[in-house]
Amino acid sequence: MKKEDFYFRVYEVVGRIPKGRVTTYGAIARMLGEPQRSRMVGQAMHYASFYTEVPCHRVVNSQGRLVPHWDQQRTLLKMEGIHFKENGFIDLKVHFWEDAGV
DNA sequence: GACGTGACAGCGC
DNA sequence: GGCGCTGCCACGT
Repeated sequence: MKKEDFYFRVYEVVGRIPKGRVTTYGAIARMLGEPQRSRMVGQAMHYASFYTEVPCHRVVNSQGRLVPHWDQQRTLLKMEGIHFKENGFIDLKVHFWEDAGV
C-alpha cells in the first residue's frame, strides 16, 4: 500500500485505542499487515503532531517505554488511568490493547 | 543521487 | 531482565 495510506491507517487505529489502554508500534504495524514497518508507525506518530485528534500518547514501544523528549505523555497517560512501573515504563500486561479487525 | 538520522522491533549475549 | 547489534523504510541534508 502507499505510505501515505499507511500513515492514515495508523491514525485510524490509534484513534480506536480505548481510554485507559495503550498499544505498541509493532502491534499497529501488524494490524496493518506489515509488521516490518513498525518504524513507519513511529514516523507517522511524529507527523501525527499535526493531527490533534490522534491520541498518539497512547502509543508506546514494545518495551512499554514512553516517547523520548515528551515527558508530558507520562502525565497524559496518568490522567487516562494508566499505571506506571517504578522504571517509568507502562505495564503492557495490564494496559496493552490490540484491534482485531481493520 | 547518496549518506545520515530516527516517536521501532526482534534476537543474541 | 538489561544492553547491544541488525534489519527496516521514509525523510532531510
